[in-house]
Amino acid sequence: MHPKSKGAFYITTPIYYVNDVPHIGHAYTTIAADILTRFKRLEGYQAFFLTGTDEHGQKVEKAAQERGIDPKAHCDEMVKRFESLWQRFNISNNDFIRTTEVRHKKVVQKILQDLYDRGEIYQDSYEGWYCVPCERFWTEKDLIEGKCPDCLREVVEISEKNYFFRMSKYQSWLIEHIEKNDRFILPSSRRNEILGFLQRPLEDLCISRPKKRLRWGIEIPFDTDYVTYVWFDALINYVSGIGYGSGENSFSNLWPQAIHLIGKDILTTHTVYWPTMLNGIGLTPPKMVFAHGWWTVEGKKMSKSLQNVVEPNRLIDTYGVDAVRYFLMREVSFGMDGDFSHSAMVHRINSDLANDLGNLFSRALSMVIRYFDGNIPTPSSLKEIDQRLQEVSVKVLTQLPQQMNDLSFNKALTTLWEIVSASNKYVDETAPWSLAKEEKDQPRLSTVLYQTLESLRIIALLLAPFMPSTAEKMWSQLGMEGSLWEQNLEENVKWGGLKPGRRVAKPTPLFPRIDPTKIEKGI
RNA sequence: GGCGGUGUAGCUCAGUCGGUCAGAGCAUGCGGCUCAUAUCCGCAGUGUCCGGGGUUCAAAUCCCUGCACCGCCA
Repeated sequence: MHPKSKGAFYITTPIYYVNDVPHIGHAYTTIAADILTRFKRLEGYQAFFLTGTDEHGQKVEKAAQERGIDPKAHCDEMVKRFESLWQRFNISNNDFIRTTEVRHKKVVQKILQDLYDRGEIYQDSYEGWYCVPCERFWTEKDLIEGKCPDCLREVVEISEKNYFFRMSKYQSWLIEHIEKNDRFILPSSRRNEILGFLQRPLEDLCISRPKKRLRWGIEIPFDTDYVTYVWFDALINYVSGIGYGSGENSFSNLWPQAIHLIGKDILTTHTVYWPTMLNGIGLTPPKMVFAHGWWTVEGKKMSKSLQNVVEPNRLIDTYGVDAVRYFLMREVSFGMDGDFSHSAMVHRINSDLANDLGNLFSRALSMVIRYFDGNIPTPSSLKEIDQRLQEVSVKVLTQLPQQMNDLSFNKALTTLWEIVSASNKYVDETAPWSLAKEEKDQPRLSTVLYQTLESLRIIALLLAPFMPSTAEKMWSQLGMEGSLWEQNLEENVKWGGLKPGRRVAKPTPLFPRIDPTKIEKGI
């Protein structure tokens, strides 16, 4: 733990289904989690970030079968697509959990056995209709014209013995928990939805699948004819991934601070199944479950049939990692649906990144090189206008932490950009190019450029969670020593951290402007 | 069908407790600067706050109602 740690933080993404092709939605959740984690670390928290893959279930079994290989071998291959994408996106996860790992299976089985021993799991027969592609049971009245209400494909009638978790008995406890904790489910519209859902009787949860139907899963420890239902298996990653049951302190430190970031499509599993499961094994629910929205593409829903699935690797190739990270966080407020379009992307890059931030950086460094031979000047006495610039940073710093706690990433970026705008305006109003013409104005010129560079240093620090490599680049070109990541927001954001006398680098454009017409053709 | 939500500038949206709340950004137009990636800065707009009714000294805000759209559940 960091010597000055303010405490623990535990941030997760869902574990992604290994058969999926990674798309913008996966990237979105993971980038958001990364940004929150990096921000918390800069604030001095010990923040642990877990992501991973969900590898069991019928679709994986079937895909492996079709390829004529072992399911595990299939997974080993598929999981690389996620791992390499996260590497490209500069994702700073502390661990990566796979549900096929021994450490995970052991925890799932331990939990199953524990619940079974205490009568929380019982056997019963189940009759219903089963949709093979969706791997879901439906009751008679769920069906739409005799077909799966989800995918409208044929269902088969099945009657079989299965194991059930007594989820229903936790219903009133769960309602009370949600009502007492208004930040447990966010945004609040999702909280309302779940409270509405819970007004109807909650049923027990079927947590087994007979091996005759599905072999690729975690074997039920007390009945080897069955494997575990994939959701029951998958949700447990959040505790198996930080050593539940190992007796280590890290688990008990981290778990109470858990924040799950999820897409709105998996709200029920995370806010109904999962908390009741946790209660069943004597653990508290996660501190927060935040459901974000979905991305449409050029106004249309993403789908394979429309062939408009946005491939994150291709986005990185076209726009660069940090620009994509920025766009996804800046364009829509977390929790709302958003639309991805190339014109919006190019627009954000050109106006926010190239014109506002990049150009500010460029003009500031250029003047230091031109007027001071690249040496950071020593400021002299401050005028009111210089003070006002400082005050903007102070104000931003008081607002950012709260906005980040609320996962209002777009607000945080808007707030941060107030320093960018104020700095551009400051340069304009102080007109250093005019000061440079008169020898007597040298002290004033020194102050003005120092103030501008110092604003940029603070911008770099606060921007780091969002755009890590851009921030590092700014940091080193500003002549700062040491790693940006060893900074602490409380101490190092204070005005005056920039060292006079150190040399700045010749600026290279942080974000080259993009010709919109080229993108239209190229994509 | 039940529950919840949304409707504000050309676009995307912010508007907390009813009282400088008619706002921001982008887009558009005009002007200024020349350090900078043709970038930056300033100024200027345009509004049936979805329609109708009500409460109030006062409503974008609260209540009723109609319409449209969205989400969850069925």
